[in-house]
Amino acid sequence: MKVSKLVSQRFKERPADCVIDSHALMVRGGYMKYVGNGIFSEYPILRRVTTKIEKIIREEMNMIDGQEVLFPVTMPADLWDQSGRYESVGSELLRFSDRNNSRMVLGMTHEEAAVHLVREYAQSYQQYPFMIYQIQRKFRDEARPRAGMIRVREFTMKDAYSFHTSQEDLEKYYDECYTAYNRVFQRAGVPEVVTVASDSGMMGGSVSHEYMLLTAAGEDSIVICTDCDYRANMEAAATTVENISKGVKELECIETPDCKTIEDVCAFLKAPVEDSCKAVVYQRNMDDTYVVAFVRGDYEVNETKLRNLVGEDIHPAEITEDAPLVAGYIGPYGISDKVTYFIDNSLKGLDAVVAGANKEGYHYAGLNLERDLDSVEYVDISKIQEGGICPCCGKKTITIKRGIEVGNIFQLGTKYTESMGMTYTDSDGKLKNPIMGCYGIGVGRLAASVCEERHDDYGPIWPISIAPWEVQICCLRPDNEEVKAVADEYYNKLQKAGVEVLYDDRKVRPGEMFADADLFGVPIRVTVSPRNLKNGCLEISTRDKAVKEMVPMDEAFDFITGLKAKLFADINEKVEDYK
RNA sequence: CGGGGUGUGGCUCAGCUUGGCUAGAGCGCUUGAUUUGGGAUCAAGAGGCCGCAGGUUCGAAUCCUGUCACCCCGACCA
Repeated sequence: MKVSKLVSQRFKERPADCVIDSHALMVRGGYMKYVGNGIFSEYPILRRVTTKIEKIIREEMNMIDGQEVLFPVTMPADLWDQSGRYESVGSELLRFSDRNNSRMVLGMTHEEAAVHLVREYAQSYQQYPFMIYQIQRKFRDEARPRAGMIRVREFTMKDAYSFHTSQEDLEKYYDECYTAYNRVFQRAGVPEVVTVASDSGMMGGSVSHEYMLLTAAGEDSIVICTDCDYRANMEAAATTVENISKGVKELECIETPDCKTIEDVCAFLKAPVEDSCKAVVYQRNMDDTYVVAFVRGDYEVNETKLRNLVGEDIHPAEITEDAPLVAGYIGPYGISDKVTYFIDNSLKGLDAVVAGANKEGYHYAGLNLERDLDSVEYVDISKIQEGGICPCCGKKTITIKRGIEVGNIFQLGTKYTESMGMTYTDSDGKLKNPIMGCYGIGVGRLAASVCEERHDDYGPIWPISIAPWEVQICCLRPDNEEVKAVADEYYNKLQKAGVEVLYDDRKVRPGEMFADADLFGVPIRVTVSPRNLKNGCLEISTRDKAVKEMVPMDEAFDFITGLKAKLFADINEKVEDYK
């Protein structure tokens, strides 16, 4: 490809609305163009990157006996009625009507379509297991798209669905898929992707993992143990807290005027925040009844855990005048029996805590939960903290990092096969529901995440396996016939040898050419210039600056192909570990 | 859905408070000349009914009302 004809517009200045670097660079570099809120087109440069990612995914899915299919983007609502999700899913599902006024939906995930496709086919246990997958556009009407391609409404996703006749078989395949995913990310040149245990959310099912690319721009908090292999999404990480006995005190009710926050109260009573009990109030979405979470003053509520415990959706409360709660003075002792409350593990073992007295202007000090309450049940509803106790090895080795979810795998169970009436006849002659697993990778998000993780001030630094091109030739003086002849020659020679080459043949000044080359992020750069030719050399460098050499002309071709092979080898070296 | 902000050539923005005549700058684009190893210089050009709709006024990018869109924080999220 010649740059002179490349459909791509590049900008010198950082676009105003870009918050994260990858977004800014991908807009500046002519990778993508904004169309509407959370909707983008891909220019050829980005399309080449995503095509390569898709190819890697395809190969790995085929390797674990996946069969590629294609589901429709639009589906009759009837199909989603069958699983019950037409009702249960929120406004992320785009619902609309066609010309006949039939209810339709835009596919945001394809469990329904997958079950529909194979429901009549797979009637005998002998046909199992099998896996089908597709790489296709999805639309999710996100409340708030952000960060360029990281969080969008329309995107390309690989989604796979496996069907099994036993939990053991699902687990076996799940492990294969787990490995295949590691291979995908390794091959895409981002070994920083780690797996974490996750909360299954609305997908249902029990076991699930997320693949997180660790990067500061990430949206999720990842809990990592520095001592053992424990890794989990903050949402799913179990919290344990050790409290040291400080001696029991007498319960006393103290006037605490204008102390509405736990910091106020503790400062007023000169008590450490670790010896206080904080109330965080929520309401059930269904009927607005109150749910109170009590956690140690210096801890925060993990809403996902609380939501799972409550068993239905909740939202932060607005405490009204007639509520059975006294805002700012809520405590577990003497709380109204009209509200549900939960006491977090972080309060276990505290001998004397400060807590609201459920009376305007008063707090208790010296509250001992086990002594003063009729009964206490401790549950896990708080967020684990930096330096916290690892749920796996028990050491205080927890560190928290940010990550972007680029893939996930779920053990779905029979949620969809049951609701949609998919059955097979087992060897014992009985009708059973197949057990499903599902597995997703966001293609565009992965591309953007790699850019976010691999860039400098001047542009992306693509791993060669997903780079838009492998080699870029910068012809500094195309008006010089000798220079142009050499550049042309290498362009043709390399292409014939199967190397993907981007050839900058434009009559622009070197500064602009190099700046653009940095934005293209092509891993190997060959600079042809009068200066280099005078020395009988080509300058060969890598985008990551690891290599920068003047190579004699007669060695240059081999040097380039050798460098390409080496860059691929560096990436693929560890892929074999995942088998 | 709550809070904050922004809409002016392809891009980045100024002008708006205090209304005034053909609406500006830089980048980019076109043509020519000089230049050529990290986004050049000079000259000449093209391109905008100032998000949209009303209103106030002799006169609106500027003031008022409404509306739409987008961005950021939060909520939500497979």
